[in-house]
Amino acid sequence: MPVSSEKGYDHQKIESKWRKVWEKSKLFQGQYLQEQELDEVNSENQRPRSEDRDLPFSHENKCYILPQLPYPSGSGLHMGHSEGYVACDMYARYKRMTGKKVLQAIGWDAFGLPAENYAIKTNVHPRINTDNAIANFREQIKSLGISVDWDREVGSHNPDYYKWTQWFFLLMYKRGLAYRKEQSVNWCSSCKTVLANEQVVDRKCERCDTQVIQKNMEQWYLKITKYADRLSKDLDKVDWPEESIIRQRDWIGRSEGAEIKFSIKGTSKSIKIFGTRADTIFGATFIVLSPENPLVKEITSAKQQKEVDAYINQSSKKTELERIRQDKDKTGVFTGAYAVNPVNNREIPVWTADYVLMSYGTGAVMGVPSHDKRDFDFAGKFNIPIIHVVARSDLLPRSFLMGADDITDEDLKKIGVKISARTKDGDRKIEIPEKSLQKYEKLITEKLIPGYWNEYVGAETVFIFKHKDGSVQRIELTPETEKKIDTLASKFAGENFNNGCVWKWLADNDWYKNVIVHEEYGILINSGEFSGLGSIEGRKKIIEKLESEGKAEFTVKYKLRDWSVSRQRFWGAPIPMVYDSKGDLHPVDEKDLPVILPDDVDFKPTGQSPLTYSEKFQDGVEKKYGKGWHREVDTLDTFMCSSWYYYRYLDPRNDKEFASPEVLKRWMPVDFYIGGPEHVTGHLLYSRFFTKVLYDAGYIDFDEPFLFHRHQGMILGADNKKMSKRWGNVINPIDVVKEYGGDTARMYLMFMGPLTADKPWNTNGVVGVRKFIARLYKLALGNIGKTKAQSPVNLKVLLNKTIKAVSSDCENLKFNTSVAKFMEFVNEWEKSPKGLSLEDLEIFLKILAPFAPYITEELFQKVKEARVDSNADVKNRSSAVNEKVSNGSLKGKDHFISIHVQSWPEYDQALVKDETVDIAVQVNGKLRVVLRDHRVGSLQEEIEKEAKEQVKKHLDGKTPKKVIYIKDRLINIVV
RNA sequence: GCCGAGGUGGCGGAAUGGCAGACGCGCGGGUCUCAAAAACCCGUCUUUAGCAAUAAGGGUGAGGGUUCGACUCCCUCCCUCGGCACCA
Repeated sequence: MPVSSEKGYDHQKIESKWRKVWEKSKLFQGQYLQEQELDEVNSENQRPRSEDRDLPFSHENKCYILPQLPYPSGSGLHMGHSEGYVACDMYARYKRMTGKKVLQAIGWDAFGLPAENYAIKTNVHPRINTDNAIANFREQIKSLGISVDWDREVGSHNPDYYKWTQWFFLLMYKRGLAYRKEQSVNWCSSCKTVLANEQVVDRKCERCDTQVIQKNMEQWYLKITKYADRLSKDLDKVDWPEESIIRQRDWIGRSEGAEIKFSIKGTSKSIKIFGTRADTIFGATFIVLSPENPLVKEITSAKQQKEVDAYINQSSKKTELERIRQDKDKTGVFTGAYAVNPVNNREIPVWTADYVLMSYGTGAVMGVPSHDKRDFDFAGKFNIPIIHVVARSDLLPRSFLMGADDITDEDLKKIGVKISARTKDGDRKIEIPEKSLQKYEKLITEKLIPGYWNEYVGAETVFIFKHKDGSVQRIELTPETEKKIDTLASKFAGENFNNGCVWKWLADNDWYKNVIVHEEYGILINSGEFSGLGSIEGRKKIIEKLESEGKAEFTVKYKLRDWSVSRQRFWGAPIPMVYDSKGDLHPVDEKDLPVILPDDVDFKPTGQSPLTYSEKFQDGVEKKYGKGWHREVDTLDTFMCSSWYYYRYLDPRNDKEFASPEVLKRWMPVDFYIGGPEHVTGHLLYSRFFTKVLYDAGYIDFDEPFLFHRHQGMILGADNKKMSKRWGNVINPIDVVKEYGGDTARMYLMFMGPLTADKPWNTNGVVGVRKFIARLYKLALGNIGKTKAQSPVNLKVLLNKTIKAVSSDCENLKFNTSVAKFMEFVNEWEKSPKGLSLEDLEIFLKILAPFAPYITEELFQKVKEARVDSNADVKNRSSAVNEKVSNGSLKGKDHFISIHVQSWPEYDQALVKDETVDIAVQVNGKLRVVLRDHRVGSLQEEIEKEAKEQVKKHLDGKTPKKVIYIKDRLINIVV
């Protein structure tokens, strides 16, 4: 099986050779050192480039490429990550060759729960495990030929890194953005720590899958909510996948609405509700307070006291899960109080129910069952009236004809009334155009059977009662008249009117039910002076009116909550705060950073922070600050470490600043960021928050860190399931690299499909790429021996087309189709007995270089040596390097001309233009014939004549009605 | 329930209004070989007719629409995946 032993192409030998050379010659390094002027080496010597592509540095010319900070887990880099790193690297290599100043770096998100949990299990210090994992990751990254600048490598668990994580915390603290408060938090009883909302997935701990419970605790928070508005709006500034922008916006959950005051009958108290649908206020038939709302206790009547207390008590005991289980089954208790609707003075009952959350809005809502699903369910359960106040703008006044046997369909048709449906009993549902309303009322008045009533629903709901004596009563439905209508209706319908409430009666009619929920773009009905207005306009007018009366104000609310950042764990950056003897908080002085994480800690979880028990940690605190002083013992959420790492890459050894103003200006913001979609509502949000805080504090002059962002898809197992130990379908890139080579692994990862799609791994597919590279190697070696002066025209043309296609694919991250293009070229080349000229071979190697860095370097050096026109110096240097590599004497300062610092080939415009084309001939849009090898730019007459000749039998002797000619592509003859 | 992405051969996928299935895998046949592997060559959406070259028809989740022409644009529905989930 070992393909590596197949004749000719030995990837292990080739790849390990070039890895060594690149590393020793610091091909992709040194930039940082130069920037810091720590190295006197002449940059020409250090980073030799071909021709004059080494453009001076400018902001337009820089390209900061950022692969997502990996979490170095014990099981190593997996295929899913690899795809992101490979894609970044291909882009970086491509950009570098087009003359951009590229910065690509790597680091380690080294703190965190899994390492600590593993440490607990094995009783080995997390630092040891983590450093081992990092060493492993480093090897994996290197084996995939990722061209990062290793001088910039950082690890978040190193004091010179977390010093600045702590600095960021202090910056937040000084700016009033870090604070402590007690509130209900997500608690994982297995990890024994608090979790951020973002770390709770499906109500479970994202790390260990334990059900998360709610617990009241005092915790550190960052006031990210202060930035909610900007975080939401500034998403306009970035080029991210649209769906991710939407997802982050939804997470922030900005919604515009109003706070509206409802006074409480018989008291001077009032309830402030928050709602986005003030337009539906005429439909409010109850108020709901969250059980946690303190107002509940104040307003509850003596009679309801016991019941309400019991309910509050019961709901406080409910876990989050129990509340969810009752999703469909609403619970609640009447408080005995009534609120007064400020728009129509309607008195409506005040309830308390746990479907209203205290943590959002004001902890109180107005219940509008006609236009809100939850209110509808609640009203249904507790028999609360339902008033329809928004109608779809396209629906005419409607009615339902009963007791109207004397009215024929003809009668209705005559006055323009449309029958939209019939019930089983033959009753008719009708639509009444506005202009027919009067005629319709007349018809009803005349022909309705005495003892029946009819109601129609339009801008207002109108009831027409025909008494047994033939007299007619017309009543519009308003809060004032509804009682009267109820009375009449029960008199008329008797037992049939068993709801005893006209609103309920209306809602039970099914066409009414269908429009009961949200209808944003509807027309207000049954809404007094606002009837007839559009929903959005009506909403504005209603709020404005209430505002003028001091009863409402426009408000914006967010779903986003403040970020909980303290963790009762060991393996994280200590929070740089100290408590004095009274328990008051003081920040650690910046010059005393970092607060070192001690190594002498028993990290077994007890629910108390392990640092509580470290003597070393508190050592010297009392001496420095005073008796009774002690350090904060919680550590920071690891997401704080990863919220700013891209700044540290720019200046990783700076011990005065997190990064110098000069390098920040030079490199930021990030031009190209690839990472997983799982970070949209976590890391990406936090990083944007950090950046905005830095901006406000004057450290930077931009307020979005990642201008361009794309997600790599997930690599699934061969069985189409998520790669996981559980399914035994995990593929380790290191195995693939060993067996098939880094070039093959890279190219296959791209070849599998579009970058952003989820794709199953197929080891059989790898073979195809491997064959391609082996074939290329064999072909190229044969070709070099031949040293052709000129490539055959067809190859020359195809080569130029390939350059064009690959260039555009690289710009657009469509690496999958590039790989296909390379294969097509090699297929064609293989068929050509004459082979390629060395010059063209070199060009082909160059465009393949970002994809397959090893094999192209190997072949490029061979071509260089063989090229008759290459200068002796280059040739000598190349051979010298090769020799030094083989005898192991290569030193850092040695250099060679690498393919990876060559300039990207340009294609010849003239050559990519086809001289002949195939023209498709369609008859009635159906393909019939293809005219091969036609001259480019043929006129219609010419083509039409030939086409008609060729498809004669399909024309059936008919004369064409129409001929569509698309130049150089297609002709369609319509008969 | 709501929001988002997607549905194309046996499989991964290509084609963003103009020749559907590029490229690769798999499969079938062949060359080489004592044999096998490797390598290379030919074929491979499907139905019907034909010994065959070939010819005619159908086909991109389903149905409708726009267009000379639709995998591609519009509407309705179905299915899969991801996210959110009492956020008023």
